[in-house]
Amino acid sequence: MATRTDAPTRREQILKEAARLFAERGFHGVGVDEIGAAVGISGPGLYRHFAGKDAMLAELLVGISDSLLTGAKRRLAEADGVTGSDPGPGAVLDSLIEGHIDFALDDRPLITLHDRELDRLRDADRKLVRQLQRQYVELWVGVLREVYPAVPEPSARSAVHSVFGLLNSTPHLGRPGSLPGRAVTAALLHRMARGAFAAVGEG
Amino acid sequence: MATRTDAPTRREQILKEAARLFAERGFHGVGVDEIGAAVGISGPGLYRHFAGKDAMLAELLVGISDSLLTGAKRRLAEADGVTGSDPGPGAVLDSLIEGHIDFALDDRPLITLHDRELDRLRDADRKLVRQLQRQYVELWVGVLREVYPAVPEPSARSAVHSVFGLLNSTPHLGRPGSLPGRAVTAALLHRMARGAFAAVGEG
DNA sequence: CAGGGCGGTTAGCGGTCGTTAACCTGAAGG
DNA sequence: CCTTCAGGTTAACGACCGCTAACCGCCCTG
Repeated sequence: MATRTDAPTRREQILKEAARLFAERGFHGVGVDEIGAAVGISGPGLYRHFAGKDAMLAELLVGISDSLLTGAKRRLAEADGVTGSDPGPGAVLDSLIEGHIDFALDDRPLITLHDRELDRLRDADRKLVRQLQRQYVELWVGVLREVYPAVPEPSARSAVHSVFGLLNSTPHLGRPGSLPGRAVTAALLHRMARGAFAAVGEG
Repeated sequence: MATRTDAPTRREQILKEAARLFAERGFHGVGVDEIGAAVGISGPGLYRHFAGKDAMLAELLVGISDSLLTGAKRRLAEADGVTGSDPGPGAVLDSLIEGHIDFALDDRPLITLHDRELDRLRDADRKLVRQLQRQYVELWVGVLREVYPAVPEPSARSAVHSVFGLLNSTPHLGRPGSLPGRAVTAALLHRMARGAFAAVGEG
């Protein structure tokens, strides 16, 4: 449970650069030599750390999905855990939105990969990722229907997917420097997400 | 201005299948033999219709961007053109949203390609596509700021990009059959888009 | 100080890919 | 009836890619 704030291990360097390159040019558009060059070693040296190119993508996608789900579960538990002072479902929804926005703003390449290169995985890995993604969606759907009980489940699920589309649009918002500031962007996205959900709930 | 309701020409068949395959497996993940097989000819026969694989992608992406922009301009002109009975900026915004939703629901592969494979284009084509996309965005921004004049331009632009993310999420909403019906989905997306914009405007 | 293994290197193999070359066929036109 | 040509075919080439093989040096440890 330590290892953070340490210098990044070589595996982590590789994963980070691979994520960036995959997001920029697509999984098939990046050669192993380029990934190696991005971390200062060249080509086949990567195979001391990963079984192959596929394994890097698999670890990235499983990691993203797992991290999103774990974070959401934690936020849900924190909300339910505070005995006595129930924050209300609206606050839980806000917390989920906030967590997703943090992820979308801080790990743009991963967000990009997450819904783009899933089909390049081996069957077992793809099933795992899809299962994690589905759990994440269902968790949001549950919270959303606590806030807006009148919304039928299929609509809620569609709404959640659409809001993910909205929040995951950060890669299109220009380079990290051209934004009006991270906090401002986060607040804007948050309000839009709530507004989109509200429009569903008040139907 | 005829040619529609005719049998699709071979070029059109190829473009349609290529779009589907590119969207499913990525530009680099599809071989020319597969594209050929999808239209009943095999491999190099495609070169009787296109200069190369890149040319197919270019024609697809330019076509999408141009079609989106042209449709939006037409809707804007229709609104401004009705002398006397100005429909109001809100109705124009609704019309833009409706047009984009139609596109997202009817041409899912193209929507997918549109923000995914842009970097695979030659410089000249990429610049053209980006220019068309930019015009499309600015057109939306203008209309949005008529509806919500208090929204500063950078926020409006971010909001437009985010709503595109929302509307373009249709590929994630399950296969075309599993949806609650096209009209229902379209209405849901429309309300969410308006809700998201309203949340920005009422800030 | 011997040795072992971690983390690199370069060379090269097998397969695939985009593209070209050369050839063929069936239908239209004078 | 001969020609032309659009629209196919198969063969093959050169480039590239993922991956393995073989080798090597450095550091750690007994």
